[in-house]
Amino acid sequence: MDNYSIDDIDYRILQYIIEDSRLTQKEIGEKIHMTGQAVGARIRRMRELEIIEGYTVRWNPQKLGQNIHAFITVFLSSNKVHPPFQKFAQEHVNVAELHRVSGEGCYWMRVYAKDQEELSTFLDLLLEFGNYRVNLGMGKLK
Amino acid sequence: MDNYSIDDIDYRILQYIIEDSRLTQKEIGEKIHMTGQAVGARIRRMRELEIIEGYTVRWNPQKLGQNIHAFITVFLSSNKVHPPFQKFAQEHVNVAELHRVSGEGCYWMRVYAKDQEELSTFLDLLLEFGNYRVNLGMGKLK
DNA sequence: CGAGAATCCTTTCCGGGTGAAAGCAGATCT
DNA sequence: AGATCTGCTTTCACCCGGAAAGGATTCTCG
Repeated sequence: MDNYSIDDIDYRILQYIIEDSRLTQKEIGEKIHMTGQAVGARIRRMRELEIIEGYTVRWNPQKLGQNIHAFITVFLSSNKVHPPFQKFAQEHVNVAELHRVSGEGCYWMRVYAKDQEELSTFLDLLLEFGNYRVNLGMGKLK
Repeated sequence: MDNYSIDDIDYRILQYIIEDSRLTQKEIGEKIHMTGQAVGARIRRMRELEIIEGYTVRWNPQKLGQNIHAFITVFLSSNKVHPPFQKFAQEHVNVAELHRVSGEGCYWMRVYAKDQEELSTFLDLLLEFGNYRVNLGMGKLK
């Protein structure tokens, strides 16, 4: 693979910025005994290698009225519906994350919705493509 | 709930920083016709309301040698094992995310592992607490 | 209605973080 | 040994972020 080029120092820096990407390079540098500039150069390199893909925030869906957090496994009914399903899921605002997973015609996705009704509406649309199994998130532990 | 205090401008700002949290306040301000300082004040407020929980980074597990991405649903065998299971999952490095989900004794978790062997070792430990269903991620689509 | 308060914006200003450039030290190769 | 490469430190200029002050608009209550 192409994971040859990261060393232990890079890895420690990455842990710090996964935890809090607004730590300054200088602060990280103090933890690992380096100047901020050296840390900055390593971070830049990890971005170029696409180990770091981008910067984002952790946000709270509930505080935005997204009270439903559903983990859905989808079983497509035929091979023909893969393309339209992918398009559907990628464009639908309720779908926060989508993966191809092992198993016949299987996808996994994370869905946020305002309430049960919005989820129902979504599931109705989903039925066009195949069956599904839903698990509702009841609390994040990690 | 307590989602009364976010307006449409806040929401747009949030979309921008979810997409890229390193956009400057000034850049965001230009998009929505505001000064950077005003944007900064709104972001600060969203942090105080804990709508924004923290800053982090999107990273690529594969480039770090984490070639296995598993979605695991866990069915605990008895009520007694909830506490030890939670402790186990929270402390185990392979577990990247953990949620309580609907259903009897159910949890959902995201697990990264270097290879099949590391996953097997993990699953062996998991068996101590109950049964599980594993789906392996084959490609992220969204 | 009108005065005061509250809210939220803009302007101004300072501290300091970021990234570029240059210089240096240690490792590697011939 | 000499050349080269890599990765660190130092220095420096730019500009971002946050605080403070001032102004416009809306809200509140006598």
